[in-house]
Amino acid sequence: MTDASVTIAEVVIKADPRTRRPAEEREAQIIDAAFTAFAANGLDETRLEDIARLAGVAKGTIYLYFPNKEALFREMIRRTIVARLDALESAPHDADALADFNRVVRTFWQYVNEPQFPVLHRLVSSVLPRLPELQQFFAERVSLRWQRLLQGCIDACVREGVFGAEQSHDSARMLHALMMMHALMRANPTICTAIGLQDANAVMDRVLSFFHAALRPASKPFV
Amino acid sequence: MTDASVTIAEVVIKADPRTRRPAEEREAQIIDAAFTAFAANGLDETRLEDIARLAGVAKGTIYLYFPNKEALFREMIRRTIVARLDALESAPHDADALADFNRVVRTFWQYVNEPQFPVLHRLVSSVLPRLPELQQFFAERVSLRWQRLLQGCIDACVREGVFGAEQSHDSARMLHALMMMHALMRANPTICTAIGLQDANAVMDRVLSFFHAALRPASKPFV
DNA sequence: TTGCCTAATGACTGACTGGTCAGTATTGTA
DNA sequence: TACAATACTGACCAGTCAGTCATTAGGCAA
Repeated sequence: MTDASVTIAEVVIKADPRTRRPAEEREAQIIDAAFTAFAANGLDETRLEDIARLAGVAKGTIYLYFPNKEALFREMIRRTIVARLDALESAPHDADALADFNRVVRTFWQYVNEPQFPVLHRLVSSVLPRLPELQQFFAERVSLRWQRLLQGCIDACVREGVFGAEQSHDSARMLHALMMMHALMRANPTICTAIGLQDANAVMDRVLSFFHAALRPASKPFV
Repeated sequence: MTDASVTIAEVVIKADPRTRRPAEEREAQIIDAAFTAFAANGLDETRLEDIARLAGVAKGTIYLYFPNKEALFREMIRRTIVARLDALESAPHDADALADFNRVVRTFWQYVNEPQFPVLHRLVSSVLPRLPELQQFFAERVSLRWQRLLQGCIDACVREGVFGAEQSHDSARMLHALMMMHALMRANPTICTAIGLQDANAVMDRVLSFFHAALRPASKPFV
């Protein structure tokens, strides 16, 4: 196999390697380096040597914090996802149903448009047959969680008559699918040049506009 | 690293290995075996030994037909996609705009619901950073091609007044995203239990129903 | 039947890398 | 300052596997 590994921007941690650090700080260093390296080359094509160099530690040090490469990978995925989600969880609920819906939609859109998301998505889906428990985690913490959240807001809107009831049973999954795919398209301009080049807000507007059209009550014509 | 390779159903080609075959037949044997093996274990975790055994040839034989593992992978992806698409291309156009739209939608749905599709999708996306030209091929031959095809039918429906014009500019991409995601969900029941267990036609109906709701002309209420 | 051609084979090689561990440097403590 | 505890290092080992090539044997022409 030829060497086709993608060269990663080498931001080697410069701190004196021999200096002791708190365990958490070292772990975070390694996790960050692992994200960068795995993102560039995937699980199998990433050498532990590379991660070590990026983290500014020796290879052996990694084994003081993680039992093996696969465990490091799993932990990197888990923490990166959790960190992203936690960062978004703060905004308070809104009493107005439509405003609350908009808040959740915006938050989800922000989540899937962070640069980490498409990387995580690709990494997770590429190792699904090997790490099914990771898929489980991803499904629970991301897909299903957001779908439930969206469904709740949509139901509230239906109760208030903002959305028509005809399509509401499937609508959360539809909106979820639309936003996810559009975010992935934006991250992969090759797949869809039309979307890849556009501003995130503009894309969001078009998705939402389509969604509102589908859920507009039968009586009210779409404006 | 522990051995976490997925065991693949071993349907070893039984023909006398020493018997000479036409070059094309041998190539096809190897491509088929490669699909099975790569589908089960991905590019890196698949051993050329495994492919050779599945194909009923020796490892060295593979190198008579393909220069290296990566080239075999690329060629396997390319041929499998082309074969699927060619098989679907036969149905004739329909004069009625809505009927033609339905034909194209059904064909695309059939394509993404064949068992090969999610496998190809996963394999391609997992090696994107390494094989960008493969992404290009996938985008051209699959994503953009279908989106253009769908857009054409939708435009015709708009001209005939079957669909309202308000959402039509983005609608092909929306429908494409919805069908693709739903097909992938069906293939990955963990991600979405609600869809994973359902009949393909039932899922298609729900997606189409949502799509029609979004595109219903403002004057006609949704039924 | 003989003998050539070459498809096919599979043992072998050499590079690579995940994981180990004996040794070293640093820090805290008495 | 001496010592203990331990974070850290990196050379090393053992296993793996892509790719090679000397050898084997099937097919075919004469």
